[in-house]
Amino acid sequence: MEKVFTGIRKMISSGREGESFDIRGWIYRTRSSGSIVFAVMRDATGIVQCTVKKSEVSSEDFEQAARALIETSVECAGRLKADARAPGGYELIVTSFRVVSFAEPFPITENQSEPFLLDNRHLWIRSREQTAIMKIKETVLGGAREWFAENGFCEVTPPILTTNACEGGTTLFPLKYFDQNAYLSQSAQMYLEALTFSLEKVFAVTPSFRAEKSRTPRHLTEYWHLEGEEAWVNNEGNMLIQEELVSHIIGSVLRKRKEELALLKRDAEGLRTVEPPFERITYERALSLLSERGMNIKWGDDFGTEEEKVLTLEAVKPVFVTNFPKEIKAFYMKEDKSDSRTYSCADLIAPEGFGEVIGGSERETDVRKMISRMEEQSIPLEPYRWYLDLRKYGSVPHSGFGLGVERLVKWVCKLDHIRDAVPFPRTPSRIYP
RNA sequence: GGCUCCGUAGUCCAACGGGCAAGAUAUCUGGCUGUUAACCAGAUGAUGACCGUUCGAAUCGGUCCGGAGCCGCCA
Repeated sequence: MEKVFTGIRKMISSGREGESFDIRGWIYRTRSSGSIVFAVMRDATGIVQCTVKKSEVSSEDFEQAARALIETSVECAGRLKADARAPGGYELIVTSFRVVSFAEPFPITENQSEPFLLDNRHLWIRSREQTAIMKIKETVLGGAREWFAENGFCEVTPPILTTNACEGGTTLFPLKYFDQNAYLSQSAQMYLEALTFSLEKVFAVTPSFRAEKSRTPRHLTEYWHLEGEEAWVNNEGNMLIQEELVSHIIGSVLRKRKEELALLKRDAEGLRTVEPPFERITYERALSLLSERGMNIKWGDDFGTEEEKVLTLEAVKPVFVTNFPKEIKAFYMKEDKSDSRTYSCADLIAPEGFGEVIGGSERETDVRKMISRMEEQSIPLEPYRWYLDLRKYGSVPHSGFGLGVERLVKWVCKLDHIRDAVPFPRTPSRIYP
């Protein structure tokens, strides 16, 4: 008969003292003392101390347990026993200890530098912290998909290989596409716009690439982009969607990932207040708030890290900043009806200094306005011919936004650096492992 | 793109107004029947590369390579 293995968490929460269990996993910590070996075992669900006594197992099993280093993979059997001395309150008194594969000395030990850990990222991701972050990220993505599904959005699959040199061609990764020049996508927005003309409300989760040499705690060269696009929705409706979506995601994490948040020492109190509506302030109002606080910033300047930090100093929820001056935003945005110096757009800034998480706007529908802006900024029309076409065949008001998944995870987990929000971070100086 | 800093055992670090490269941890050996990232004793193991200054360079200077932090750009 096939052996049935029990997950460690399930075994412990069963509380069935005296019962025999088979578990399998990896050695997380090990200590030995002559004729007793304590091997703390880890699997995908939890950890438990396995106590291997010389008197309880065969001499061969004992010798293997004594020899096994951290990260050795093991299948073992034993009786569950409550013991205050064991971490977690329970231990397994081992009756059989079978090594699946011995581990060489594990390079990751107590005192480690960031560069070394990043060089060994393929091993570092086994840590409990990294595992907790990945579980939370899974819930962020799952929560988003759940909300989109409940609200009539259709998930679509835009291309990653493109020829559009979006705004600022210098930030794209170029590649050879047979005999043509192509790029890795920086945003699926334009393709999503094309899809709204049939599906009306769409979203996509795709990798996005930025070839900027940005060395900051909130930039990756490859990141996951969650983008939504909605027909018949103006900028205000766009913000309603964003605040509901973000609140739903946070709610899912608070509901399903209490243990992981606790393991990361993330105080969840601030997250609990995240419910619609989020505060909305115009760029102009933000300018005067900043100058009241002694910051020297004038119309047409974009907000930097420091400005975003100051703007959300007292906020507990994310804040929308609307109506940015046209000169600092993209050509495809729609001019604001009440303030023609600005676009109908909004950036969502996370509190506690975590910075911009979403950029969104209502899109321009007037093809002539769009073309004249492109000419002013010397953006070539030819690559965008198909995009301009969208305005010629029954254009409708529409809006959309892009959310940086890792930026959201960074805020939710209160991480120091965005690279921990992704298992294998790509930054200007790292593409290995 | 701009500014700043750092490369010493597998790893984390000390020594740097030039003179025997110290410690911690990991690993190995021995000891220990209840450890809590166990403890005790011993062992193995290192100055990023090249050039220069000097009687003598981890230490001073130059070039290169690698990495980190801050700002800009953004999600």
